[in-house]
Amino acid sequence: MQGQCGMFSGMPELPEVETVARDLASALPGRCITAVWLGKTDFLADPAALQTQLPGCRIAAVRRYGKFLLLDLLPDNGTGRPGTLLVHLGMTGQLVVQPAAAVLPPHTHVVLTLDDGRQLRYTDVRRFGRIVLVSAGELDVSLAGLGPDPLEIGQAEFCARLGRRRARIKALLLDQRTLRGLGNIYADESLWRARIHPAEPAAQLGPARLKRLCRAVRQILREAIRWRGSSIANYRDATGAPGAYQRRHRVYGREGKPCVRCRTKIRCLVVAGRSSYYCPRCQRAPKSALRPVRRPRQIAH
DNA sequence: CTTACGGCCTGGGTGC
DNA sequence: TGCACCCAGGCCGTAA
Repeated sequence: MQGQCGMFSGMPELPEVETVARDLASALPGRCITAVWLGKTDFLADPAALQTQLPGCRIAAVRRYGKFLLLDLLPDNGTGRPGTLLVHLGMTGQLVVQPAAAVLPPHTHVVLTLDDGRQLRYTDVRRFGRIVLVSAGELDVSLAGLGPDPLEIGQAEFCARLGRRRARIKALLLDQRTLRGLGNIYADESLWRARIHPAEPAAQLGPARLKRLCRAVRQILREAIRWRGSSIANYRDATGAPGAYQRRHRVYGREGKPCVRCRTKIRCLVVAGRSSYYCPRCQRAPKSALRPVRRPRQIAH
């Protein structure tokens, strides 16, 4: 099972989406959408709705919710309905503001022309992203089920949500129902900082290590936001520029390289179906964590 | 109910 | 030069 990790690419997670949201929040509010152009539409829930309902809408605000970008829209001339454009960048999605005259990059599938001569463009090689227009009343339903934002909760709630779970800690960090916004990169970086093995059951951590993990998650996310996210392959901010946090990764994508704390070679193993990079010395695994979970057999009588 | 896992979507990069 | 395969994250179905 070990060393079986293949290519790593890295997707937009909380820090990347936060960076894009901040960029868009300084560029879009007040702008009106004047035209919509669509390329491939198989990743759109309702292409016709975008085509008919977006023109005439004014962008009121841009927010991040977990890994989602939320563009709040207000009708500008009576033809549009108040709502929110929900954008998930998937693995390779990019949302960039460009002058309308700029060359359209390949794999651009949604172009919203704005009333200032610029365009908001969605480019996505894999089309694993999603764009959905929801009415004001539907927004809560669309976002229901996502856990709290790790930057908005304290240690108490963090421990309460994780402390009694038997699943592996890495699986829980990746589960958007537990916490919203973490992905593979920042889960691994957080576990390394907190010196916790990715395959350890959460319930086994205890309060002290859970608090350490909570603190690590917050520190890692804040640091990554400060460096404008990680660009490994596709991620770009809303101006088209890459982030810089990939240069500060301590474990992610560093298999075989020395741990910056203890010089032990970083290893990779599959946990929760994802490549998980960790230091085998700093992040010791209890033997129980590496064996497949078994249940007591039913005794026939 | 909780957890684990396999499959599906797509296509660039990799390795043969 | 070609080409089969791997893998990413979210989601869903299934099994224990």
